[in-house]
Amino acid sequence: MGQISTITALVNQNLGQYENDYLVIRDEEALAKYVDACIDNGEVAIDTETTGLDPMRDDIVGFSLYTPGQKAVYVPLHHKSYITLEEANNQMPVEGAKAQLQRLEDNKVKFILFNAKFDARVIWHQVGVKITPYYCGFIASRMLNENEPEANLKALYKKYVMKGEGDAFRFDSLFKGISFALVPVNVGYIYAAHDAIITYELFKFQLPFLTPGTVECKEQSLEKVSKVFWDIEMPLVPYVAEMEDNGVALDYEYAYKLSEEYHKKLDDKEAEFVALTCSYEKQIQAYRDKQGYACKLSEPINISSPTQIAILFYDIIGVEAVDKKNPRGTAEEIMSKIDIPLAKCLLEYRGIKKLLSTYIDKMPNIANPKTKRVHANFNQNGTDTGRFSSSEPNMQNIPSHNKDIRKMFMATEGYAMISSDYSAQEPRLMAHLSQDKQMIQAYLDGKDLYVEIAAIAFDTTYDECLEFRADGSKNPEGKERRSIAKAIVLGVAYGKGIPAIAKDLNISVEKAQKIYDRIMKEFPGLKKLMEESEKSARERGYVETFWGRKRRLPNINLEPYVFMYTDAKKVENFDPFFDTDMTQVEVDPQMVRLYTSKMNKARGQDERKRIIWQAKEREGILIIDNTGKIAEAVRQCVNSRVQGSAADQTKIAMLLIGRNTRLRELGFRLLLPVHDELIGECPIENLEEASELFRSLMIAAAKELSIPSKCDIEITDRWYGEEIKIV
DNA sequence: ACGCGACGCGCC
DNA sequence: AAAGGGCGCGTCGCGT
Repeated sequence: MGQISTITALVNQNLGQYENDYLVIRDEEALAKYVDACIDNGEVAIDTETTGLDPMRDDIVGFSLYTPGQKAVYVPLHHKSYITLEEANNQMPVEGAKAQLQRLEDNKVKFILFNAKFDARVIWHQVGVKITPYYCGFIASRMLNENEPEANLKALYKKYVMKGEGDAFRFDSLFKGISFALVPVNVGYIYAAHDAIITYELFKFQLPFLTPGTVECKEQSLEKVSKVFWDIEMPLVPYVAEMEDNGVALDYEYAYKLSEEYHKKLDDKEAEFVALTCSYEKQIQAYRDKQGYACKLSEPINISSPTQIAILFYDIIGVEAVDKKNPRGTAEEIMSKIDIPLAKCLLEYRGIKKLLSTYIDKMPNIANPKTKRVHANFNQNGTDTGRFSSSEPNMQNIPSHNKDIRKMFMATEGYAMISSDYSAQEPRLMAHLSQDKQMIQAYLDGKDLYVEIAAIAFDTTYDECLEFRADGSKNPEGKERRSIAKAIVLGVAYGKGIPAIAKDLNISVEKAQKIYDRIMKEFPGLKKLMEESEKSARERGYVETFWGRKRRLPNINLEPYVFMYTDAKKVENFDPFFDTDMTQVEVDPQMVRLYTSKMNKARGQDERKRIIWQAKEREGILIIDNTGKIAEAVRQCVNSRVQGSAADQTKIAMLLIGRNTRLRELGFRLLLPVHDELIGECPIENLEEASELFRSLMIAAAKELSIPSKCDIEITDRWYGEEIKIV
């Protein structure tokens, strides 16, 4: 508690100059007057202060408002005395705040926020008003530059509004670890109210870039980006908030049963591991004796430590290195090639442990005890391509291979779960983006694209590339042809190299290369897509999705090698009084040529490293090798367009679903977005109509494409559960 | 004690 | 010779 008085002193000392710039509003009458001004202006920036980051479980402490022409105000709701921990006196009654925030909403005042979904949910749960965010500075920032290193309010404000001059007073570090509720109002209000101002000023800075017709928007070609922002991202916010509020019902009993079962499995596996190590007991003891004090092997051996496993396997047992690049690796790919019982046992142990800690034991812990549901975060702009990310918990990586785990999540009593996934969403989009006639035609004819490609690549018939013959008998060759074609097409989409594709398929590089060449020749659109995407990235610095979302790939234009002097002695005519920064001295062009050529000829990482080391030792030249980064950017060119377009499509579907009043009447609600799949639930009596409407809206999301979308629907009692038939 | 990167691995 | 794109999270082991 002593910290509070320290903070008070510090804030007064540093922020005292601002004390008259901000007001505290403690009664409804004063708030109503402020709201009048907001209504006149038609816009207001708003920021909440809370005791934590969970809008359902943490409390609102207060909120700030700012509208141009007025001072920013702070409205305290739930501050506590840091001495008695009792609710402090003289704060705004929640009912008053509710009435006035509702007035803002009813008068269609534009709410300007940063992290809009969070504040909107806090205000909904803790004050009881559903505000409609007009603008979210965070989303805007992600749309304007997904590579922004620090996409948080204070950093963006400092960088773009203050242009790096001065300091946007940062007191987050000051308040860190202390609940804002315990900070006295007369200390906290300056900090809080200031946030509303910077939220507004950042909005003012960003707005022109997202407003078609302005110089800023035009110069940076942001017309389409602004469309994605205003027509997809911003309207989606309330529906994502709603989805998080919905959460998914957790079957606690089932989860506990599963936990018990898997803990037993884990114990058994550990016992097995210990038993298996016993046969190496003598060697282990010898190793311990030899290493003595410095022995890194714990007692007993830590099965979870890669370091110790490496010692056990490579030093003690003497397993031969499987992977040249990583001779002491303990990854799955490596261990599965080591043919001893201990390796198999370790992998099984890891598998069980991962399931337990990440999923089985995690879910009952993270679920909201009041709702008995898991309310994950869905970050609408969590990825650089436009996809959602999910956290606390991540609902997008729940094992699907192991059906036990997903079954923890069930439909609400009286409801059924409906999942709808786009079939071959990314390949369809790739076909559209490429505008390849044959690919498009295959889809229009209702054919399987991979089979079609396989037939052409292997110069055979469509039927000969199917898993089953017309008479129902198996055709393993056909199945293999299809999987090879599929792996290569997907490889293209991900920028995967031919050798890696060959490795996956367990075929020779030559064979993979031949098929690849054939596919590129027969489907010229695919080749054109790759070339055009790369060209666009090089010329403009970015690629775009079908709907116009940008992915900036600045690294594609890096110099492959950058040369710098590191050692003054090696620089001819180096004048320490003149050339204060040696790294700025241009490296002898002859050296540049020599080493560029050496690097280009190098085979393998080791040789490149050796050349870099050589240049440093012999010539005092530092070589920065950017070829890896350039190659990465090249791979991202096609992938970003395909993955990003798919993300846009799924988001548009979510919008159509959220806006559909009939679906709402039927009691349907969205629960999860899993990239190419949406999962919702609906009262059992409305299943038939709701599921059909759900599917049709997902398909309608991409009606502008050359290829119709296709969705597969599943109706179950729980995630991956028993199918429910519509009666 | 905590923060951070690397690794490993779950999903699409 | 040959690095597949996009995530979040648990763990270890190093650094502060």
